Amino acid sequence: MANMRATPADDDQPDRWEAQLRKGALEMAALASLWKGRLYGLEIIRFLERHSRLVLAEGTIYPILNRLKTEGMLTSEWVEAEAGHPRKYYSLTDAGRKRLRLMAEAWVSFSQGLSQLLEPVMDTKEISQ
Amino acid sequence: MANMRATPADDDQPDRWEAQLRKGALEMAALASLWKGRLYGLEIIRFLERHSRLVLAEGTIYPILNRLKTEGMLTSEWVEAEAGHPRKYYSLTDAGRKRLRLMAEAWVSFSQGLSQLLEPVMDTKEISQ
DNA sequence: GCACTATACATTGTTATGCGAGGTATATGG
DNA sequence: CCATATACCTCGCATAACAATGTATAGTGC
Repeated sequence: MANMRATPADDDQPDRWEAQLRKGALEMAALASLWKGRLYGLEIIRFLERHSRLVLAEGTIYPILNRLKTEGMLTSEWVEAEAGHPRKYYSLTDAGRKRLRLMAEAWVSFSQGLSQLLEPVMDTKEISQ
Repeated sequence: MANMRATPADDDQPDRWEAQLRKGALEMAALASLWKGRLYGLEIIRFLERHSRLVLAEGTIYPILNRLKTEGMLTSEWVEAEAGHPRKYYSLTDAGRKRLRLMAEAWVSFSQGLSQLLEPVMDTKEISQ
């Protein structure tokens, strides 16, 4: 019983498009979370939640990590925890760091382009309200 | 392994993830392009190409416009051109303006979150290379 | 040693959507 | 009329996020 969106009329739920907004940036975010050192799956989710506004489901992060690993952007190693299930720690490879730098560059450029586009909108907001 | 991409080695095609990066921002961009006045379909594409870094296909923009129109975010009117095919001009409704302001806000917040995440990466870039 | 709980990794199916490819309508020029 | 240019529209495929669900490991209470 997940979605069940009734009210088609004045449906201004920000969630809908905000979710779309994030698409595609997740891969970059996952790489970025590993910049300072290795983390394991669930830890990455928590890291992103704290250091940005991204909230990923487990069903989201593991496919991303596998994808990135397949592409050689990161490596993984099993590490036994003091208690509970062993953890799979992910680390950036050199290729991963390189890629992340490129992505970061593109992100800045892309984000500046959009900001420029939104400038008139933001201006109006400050004035009119 | 459904990919069939040749050169698996140092394959750093920016296109692949850059395309993903943009996902979800297109709706906002389409609304933003109409902020200063009405435009028709192909004109929106050209506008975004010039005022940001977004390049949309026709098969992308028309579904978006129809979606936004269905949601009451914009209206359309046929206008005969001096020559050639008549044009369908799109204009923002009040709801569209309101939505765009909200989206712009969310965008800024989202983009700041990601920028924060990327700060260490960008720092390294300046220093090491 | 058996339930119960917590932690962690993994997969499957649904849904949304960008976009390439192809199609239609209107007008102009040779 | 046929080629070309402009403009709008639609179908289908591939991709990707994510909810739901399942499995493995280990600690706790009894």
